Formats: sequence, structure tokens, C-alpha cells
Amino acid sequence: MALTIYDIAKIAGVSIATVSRVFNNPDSVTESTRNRILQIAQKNGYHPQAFAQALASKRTKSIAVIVPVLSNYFFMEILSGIQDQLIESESELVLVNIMSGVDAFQQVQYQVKRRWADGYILISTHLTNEQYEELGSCQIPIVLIDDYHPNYDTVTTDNVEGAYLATKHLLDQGVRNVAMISASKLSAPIKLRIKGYKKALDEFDLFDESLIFYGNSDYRDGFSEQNGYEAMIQLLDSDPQPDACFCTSDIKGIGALKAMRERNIEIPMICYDNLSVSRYIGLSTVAQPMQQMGSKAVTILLDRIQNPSNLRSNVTFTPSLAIRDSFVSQS
Amino acid sequence: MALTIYDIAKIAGVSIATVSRVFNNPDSVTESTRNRILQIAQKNGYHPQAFAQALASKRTKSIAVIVPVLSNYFFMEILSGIQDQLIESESELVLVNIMSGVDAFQQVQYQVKRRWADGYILISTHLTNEQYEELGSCQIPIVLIDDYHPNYDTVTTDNVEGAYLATKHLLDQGVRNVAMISASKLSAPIKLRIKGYKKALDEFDLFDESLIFYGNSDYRDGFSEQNGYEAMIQLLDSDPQPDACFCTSDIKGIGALKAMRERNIEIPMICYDNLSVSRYIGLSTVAQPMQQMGSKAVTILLDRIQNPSNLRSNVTFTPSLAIRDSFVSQS
DNA sequence: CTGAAAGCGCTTACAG
DNA sequence: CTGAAAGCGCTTACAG
Repeated sequence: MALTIYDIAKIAGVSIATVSRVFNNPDSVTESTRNRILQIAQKNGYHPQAFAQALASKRTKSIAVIVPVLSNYFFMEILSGIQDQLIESESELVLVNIMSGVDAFQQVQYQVKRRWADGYILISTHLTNEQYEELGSCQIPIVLIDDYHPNYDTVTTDNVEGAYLATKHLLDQGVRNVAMISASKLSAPIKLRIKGYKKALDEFDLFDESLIFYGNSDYRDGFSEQNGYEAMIQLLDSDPQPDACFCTSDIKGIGALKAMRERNIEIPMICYDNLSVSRYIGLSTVAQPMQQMGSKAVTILLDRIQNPSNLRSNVTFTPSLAIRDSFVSQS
Repeated sequence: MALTIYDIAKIAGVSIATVSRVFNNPDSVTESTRNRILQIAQKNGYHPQAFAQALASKRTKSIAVIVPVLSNYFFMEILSGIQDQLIESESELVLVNIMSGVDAFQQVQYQVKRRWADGYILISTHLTNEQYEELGSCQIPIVLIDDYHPNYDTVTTDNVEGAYLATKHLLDQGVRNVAMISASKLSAPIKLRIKGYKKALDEFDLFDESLIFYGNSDYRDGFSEQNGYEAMIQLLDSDPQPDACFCTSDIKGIGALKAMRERNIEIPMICYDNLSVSRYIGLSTVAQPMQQMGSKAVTILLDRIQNPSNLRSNVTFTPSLAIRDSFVSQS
């Protein structure tokens, strides 16, 4: 069985308080005893257990990020921003995902209420108003990324504006029949992006519901290569064939490109996200500052943990266009 | 302040033991009191705290996955396999990454020794033999993915064979001047893949060190789009220009494709991994069964947690070829 | 089915 | 700088 602080204290001939101090507040212990204890600990493979420390100190020194799914490029890039920002703090990052199939709210609530982290960042877990309110009553530090609720600190981007920018840019090139490749209508960001898309088309009185394509696959609310592929096939098969496309995610755009390749046709397309691969694939896209979103969320969360009574922070980033081959090569 | 089990017990007029049972062993409590307690807990937002439970029960009900970096497509796909397999168990998954810049071994050791999870899966954390030995002395359940050490349960793929398959396939098409786009020579899998590449070329007496290109960027041991791009530029600039290429990762391949596009030249290329995007991009590649690797690791780990004295499991998967456009389109 | 009590492995004022 | 002691919020035999 692994040794405890008692064993180490006994071997060293000191009290457990001293051993504890060596690990938590080294300077408060004489150098010689500190070194002796460290050596004994090292030799016996001792290290304080995280949950015992957490229970006694009431701090876990970790923050948890909750995502709807682990394997998602958009989340990943946000995560790397979170990670970078966290390095300076003492805390570490743990990541959990809520499982599909089970009620998302229950899972989020479970994670938060167990309080195994000092604070939580929820990425794209779009709960209902009531659910957010119930969750908020827990008084636990939580920051929302990619969703908004007045009771929370939030970090979002302007989805309406992003979609508008993309669609407007296409229209400015002179094309008129601009389609949209959407994801699930239930997705919160999608609702906003449809708005932005519509707004741009409305300026020319060109909006037409039937120009929005949804694909078939439900996986990840339609944010998949496969769904993008399907949607582009639908788009290309429609009559009249649209002559440009706003596609709501880079990953979907990769699927859409495959469809275009197969049909041997290329229409201008602007996607959404600006993943790191997109630059290399040559995807034109609406750039979300994912790294920044992550780091900003950390800053806010850490601050909230320190000062629970702070005013709410609601940060909204404005997306920008990154135009590349997939657009230029319309030929 | 949040309520504890004592508060709930008091409100319900029962002992804390009963409250505890409601959450841990519901059937052992009369339905009526159970419902009453549940209701009180619900109303007051009570839920047992994870670390107090962990300390008392000596089980955290979670397993931790440690990765060298969060934003990596290869890890992500393994993770999704891990996640799927874990659903059936009671445990949940938490993910931590070790930070670059700080000594990897120290961080891994820290995570493991704090014992905040019941077991650990280490993905691609290539430690030295001595480090693995020291870590192994902790007696904590650990499974290695993508690395091998006799003291551990391991899940690997045959990197030599994978590289051999790819190179051999290119040679079988009649090309002779087959280059390799490598990553850092320090990477454990790379060493093996160079072996496999060499093995295939040796059969034709064609191996030539100068056919291996490394790119410049060090980030992620060279497993980046940028590095692949750089390496392909080097390759295309070399004289004589190689007429085919084994590229050691799909992500690097995406960078390499960009270089080829820019130079307006296309040589057959077989990459490595078979990420989900690769199918859509049309990348030919050596397929690693990433999902399977993840799920297998979970099975082994869960088993080891139950039966610490089990014999070691060492599973090796054999990769296979997935040939697509990037190869065919050599024209 | 329920309760009293010991114990999980730590931290941290408090006193010296 | 160090120790004795209380306490963190739970679980779990044990007894009834």
C-alpha cells in the first residue's frame, strides 16, 4: 500500500504538519529538514493525494472544461488557448465531455455540482434558459464560451456578423444565387448565422429559404465532413444550381470540397471557423479568434474564482474574413 | 455556503449514513425516505462532493488520459475510442496534457502520484526506460498507448510495418526515387517508421539517407502542417527530384499538398494515420486503428484496476493501406 | 432498512 | 520554525 503523510512524518521524525508544509509552503520549513523530508518522500514515492488535499484545503487547483464532444477541431483550438493562458496560473486543466444520448443538462449539472474543480468553462453546451438558471443557482464559478446567458460570464463571437460578412463578400463579387450550407437548425450558432446570411441577402432582396441546405447526417448537429459533403451534393443537384456558397464550418467545407471534386465543378465557397488546417487546404473562411476566446475565458474565470461578487463579463469577439484559394479559384 | 450531507440529514431527520446511501446504494433505502431525501437534496442543490467521496471510498470513479498536447488530431481520434468504451463502465474520462517547456516526466509523475484518478492512460508520452521504471514503481494502474515498455500494459501499432507497407506500395507502382517526409528523429514512432521505409528500399538497394526530409519547424516534434509544407518544399527543390513520397503523418501531408499546389506539381504520396478528414481530402495513407487503440486501452486499464496482479497485456495492431486520390492522381 | 462511529489523508489556524 | 488538534465531507463495516 502506498505511504501516507503519517508514514513520511514518522520516518522523518517530524509531525505531519511539517511534512505538509514541505509540499505547500516550503519556505516555512528549515532547509535541512525540508531536504531530508523531500528525500524521504522521493525515496518512498510519496506525494500528497489530490483529493485529500482538496478536501482539507477546499481548493482543487484545477479548472474543468466541459465540451459536448472531445473530437472537434473547433473546441481543440479553443482549448489550446485555454491551456496557454492557464500556464501562468497555478491551476491545471482537466477536460471532460458530456456524452451524447444522455441528457446534456443532467451531465453538466452533475459535473458542476460535484465540485471537483474550482471553476468550469462550458464550451458550446447550449442549454435552455431554465436550465441555465437552475445551474446558476449553484453559485459555482462558470464561464460560457459560444453561448450567452445574462446570469453568466460569457465569451462569444458575433455569429450574425460573421455570416453576414461572408455572404456579403460573395455578393460583392457579383454572384447572386448564394446558397448556404447549414448545420442543425437546433444549433444556437446556426440560428444566428442564418440570420446573418439572410441579412446580407435581404439587402438585395434575394433571400430564399430553399437556398439553405442541411445535409442528412445528424452526428454532431451536422458539423461533420459527411454532412457537408451531403449538403453540397444537394446544392449541386438543385435547380437552378447556386453559383456560390456560404458554408457554416470548415469541417463541413472539407466535405463540400470533396463533393465538388467528384462533380468536377467548383463554386466559390466561404466557410466558418478558420481551423489551422484550413490555411493549408486553402479554404476561405470566417475567422473566429478561437485561441483568444479560450484565453479570455480563463482570465475571466480565474478572476471570478478570486472575486465571486465581480460584475458579469460578457465579451463578444468580431469575426473577420480570411479569403483564400477556395474562393479565388472560382475561375 | 453550499450545504453538506449533514445539512441534508438534519432537514430530512435522518442520519448522514442514510443520505449517503441514497446516492450510493439507493435500493438499500426505503422508497419513501429515498424520495424525500432526493427531493430535499434537489431543492437545496445538494450533491456529494467528488473529492470527499473519493477520499472516503478510495475510488475516484474516473480515469485520466495524459497527452503531450491537447490539439492533436491523432490523439483526438484515440480519445473518441476511449470515450466510447468508457460509456459502459461507471467511470468517467478526464483529460490532461503535459505542458511543453517543462520536463515531461516530472509532469506525468506528478499527475500519476497525486492519484486523482483510478487509472491512467498515457498516449505518446515517450519517456526513457529509467523514467518508466521509476514511474512503474508507484504500483498505479497505467496503460501506454503508442509506446512500449515491458513493465506496462501497452497498446501499439506496428510502425515499421506501416512504413514498409506504404513505401513498398509506392515501389510496386514502378517509381524508384521514393523520398520520405519525416518528423523529428527523436520521436519514437519516427525511428520505427524510418526503419520500415528503409526496409522497403533496401529490398531494391535504393535506400539513401538524403531522401529523408525533415522540414524546419519543431512544434509538436514536427508533426504539423507547417513542417510538412517545409519538408515538401525541400523535397521538390532537391536534385534529382524524387518522384514519390512517404509522408509520416496526414497533418504533414496536408501541408505537403499545399507545397505541391504552389509548385504546381503533384507526386504520389502516402501519408500516415488516416484521420477522418483525410478521407475527404483524398489523402492516401497508412491507416492506424485509432478508435480501436483507444477502446482496447480502456478495456485493459479497467481490467487492471480490478485485478492488479493480472499478467501484462501487450497489444499490437497492424496498420493497413488506404489508397485514395493523392496517390491515384499522379496522372 | 437505519444509525453511531471510525476513518479516509490531508491542511491550517493556533500556540509555543 | 514546529507540533497538537480540529476539521474538511464523505463512506462503510458493524450492530441492531
